Amino acid sequence: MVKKATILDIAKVSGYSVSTVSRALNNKGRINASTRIKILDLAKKLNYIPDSNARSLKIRRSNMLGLLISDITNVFYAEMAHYVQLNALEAGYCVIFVCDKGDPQLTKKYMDYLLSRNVDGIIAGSVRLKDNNMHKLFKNNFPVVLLNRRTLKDDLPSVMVDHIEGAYLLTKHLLNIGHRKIVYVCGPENLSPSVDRLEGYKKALLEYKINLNQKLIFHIPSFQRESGYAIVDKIINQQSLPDAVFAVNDMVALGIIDGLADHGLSVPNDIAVAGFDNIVFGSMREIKLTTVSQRIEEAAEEAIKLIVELIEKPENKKIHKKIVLKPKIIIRESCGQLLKRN
Amino acid sequence: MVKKATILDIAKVSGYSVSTVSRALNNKGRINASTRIKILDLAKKLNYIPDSNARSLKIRRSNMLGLLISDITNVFYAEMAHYVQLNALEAGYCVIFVCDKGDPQLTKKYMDYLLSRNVDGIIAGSVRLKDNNMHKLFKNNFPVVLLNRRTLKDDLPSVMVDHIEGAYLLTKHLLNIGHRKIVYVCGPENLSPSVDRLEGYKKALLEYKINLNQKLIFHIPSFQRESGYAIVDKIINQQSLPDAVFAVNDMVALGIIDGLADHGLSVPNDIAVAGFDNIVFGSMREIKLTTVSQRIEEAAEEAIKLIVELIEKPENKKIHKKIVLKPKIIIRESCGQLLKRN
DNA sequence: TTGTTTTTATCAACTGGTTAATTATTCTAT
DNA sequence: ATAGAATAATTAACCAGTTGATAAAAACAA
Repeated sequence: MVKKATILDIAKVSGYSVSTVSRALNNKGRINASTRIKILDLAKKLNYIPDSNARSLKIRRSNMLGLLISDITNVFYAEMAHYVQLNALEAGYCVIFVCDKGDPQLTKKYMDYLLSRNVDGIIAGSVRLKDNNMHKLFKNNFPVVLLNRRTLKDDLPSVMVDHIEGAYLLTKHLLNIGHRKIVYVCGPENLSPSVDRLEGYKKALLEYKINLNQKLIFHIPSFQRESGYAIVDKIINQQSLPDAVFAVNDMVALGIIDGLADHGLSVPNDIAVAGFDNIVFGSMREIKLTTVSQRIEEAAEEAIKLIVELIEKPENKKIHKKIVLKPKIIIRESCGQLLKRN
Repeated sequence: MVKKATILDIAKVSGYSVSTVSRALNNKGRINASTRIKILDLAKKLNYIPDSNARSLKIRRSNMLGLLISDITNVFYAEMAHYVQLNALEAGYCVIFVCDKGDPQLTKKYMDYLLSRNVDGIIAGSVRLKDNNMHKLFKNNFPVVLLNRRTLKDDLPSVMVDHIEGAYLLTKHLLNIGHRKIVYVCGPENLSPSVDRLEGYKKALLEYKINLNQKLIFHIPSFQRESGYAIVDKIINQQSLPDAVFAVNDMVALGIIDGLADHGLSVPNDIAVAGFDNIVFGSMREIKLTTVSQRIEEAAEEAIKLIVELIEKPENKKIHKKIVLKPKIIIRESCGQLLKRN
């Protein structure tokens, strides 16, 4: 860095006015090619680094995005943050991420925080179904893109995998290979992934003409491993063991596998377990978790594209394009093989 | 958001001058308590959100920090980012993270990027031993704190666990419970964790009067799971199997466990495996990895404290306080128990 | 040479705050 | 009542850029 020069410095040294220097640097407006080159050279020589604060103040754009997620230590969100950040950088934006831990008060607090930081848009990966924070923003022409989760009134720009379809495909897979008594472990019910995946589960059962048994649906308070671990007691405390457990996500599935092991039950021999998200640890040999890929890399890319469009093309401010990605089920060994059980 | 009010708006509505409003909001300088309350109320009513660009421009401080890490999808760094972000927020700073993937060119690029974004300081968690980017910055009075890694010339403010001590304690534990032929899987040699942990390993062997066998030291090109998985072939391709493998970090250890399983070797019965970092997945029942905690939560807290001090107390600009945390070894089951083997 | 057009550069206002210097007001003490 | 001190509020400059309006310069035509 040594020492940063300002436009004023360049103006003084070169003899041109500040505005001419600005025009030269941005190559905007009428500028003589030769003076432009002179100024550009000088800028490099003096180590000119534009002051993004001043620039942002004037042009009313910070080139910063906010990323609202619930928990970066959850691998899935870490990956999300990673790809969001990467694509943002590519597009000339930097991202500030905040984790609200699913706490509505924190959501509000961090949302205001992001706004006070003058972000140009917010990518929200942690909305609740009844959340209307983002709606308020969007109504006021503030660029918002939902990533991976939706709200009840489904009228915001969003990018996500088809959760219903993913859960449907996965449940169908479980049914296909012979499982019948399938538990669904449902996450917090105020979050769309929980209910959408439940819907996919139901859809598959219906198709197989299996009556929905409410006793096979278990509820847990978070998407975390601990919740999965804790629910195992209740799952196995029935007349007969279920054939399979479809956990709302991979972290929970891992917790369940742990819990089952503590009860001397092995996966998939005693019971099958599947998850959702395709986090990297699911591929471990000791786990080999069957799951559904959210294709978060593509999702992040689309989300950035979308929000940049909202920011940079005000004429599109009101569109609420919905991008739905096809889920992909990843079959590993945690659910056993065809006819193994029956 | 509805609509943001500016200080000018508040001034107009309240009848006070802009500067009075500013004073009231910041509670700085002489302000009548009652007018202050009036203004604060009005500010809330009008939905005043300070414009950080304008503020930063004026006070020459962005209240933004850069966090340079190698890979956020590595759980350890995700946790680091999380706690850094949390503590930063607490201290009034927001953080922009960038991942350089260990590529020096990217490091430079992102460093410049952070500077052009006017960050007030950089927390560097991805320096290489011979890196001198950060030294250049620090010499120019730019606040820099190294986190978790050091450079060769050890003269920058830094916060990290005592890697040597951690590896020493862990290796001693392995020796204590009877392992003798202990492999060390060393990460990239241009990174301090690799060499420091090697040193701790050596120190413990020396104490136990065991000759250092270079053939037991294996080198891998990254800290990632894949590298651990790939090196297993070579590790087990010797006259006799080693008693234990001490992997440079947990991710690599997980890869090694996978690799061993692929060769029909079970942990810890056939071979013990230990790691370093104490990532959350190490605690899984299927893994139960013995490891060393880096106490990243505390480290992040200290790092923020330190950099904030550098930023806010210019008189301390030249100190290079080094904070060294005591490592804590986490004994689980991946290394077996006392005398199991001998 | 003078007038017109086109190109190039400058002026000055503006972005939304902060703050030193200054002025206005209130309070005390004589 | 009034000077002097203490407190409260205002003025105006400043941060580092951008940009519309305008002036200066160059190019061209009659």
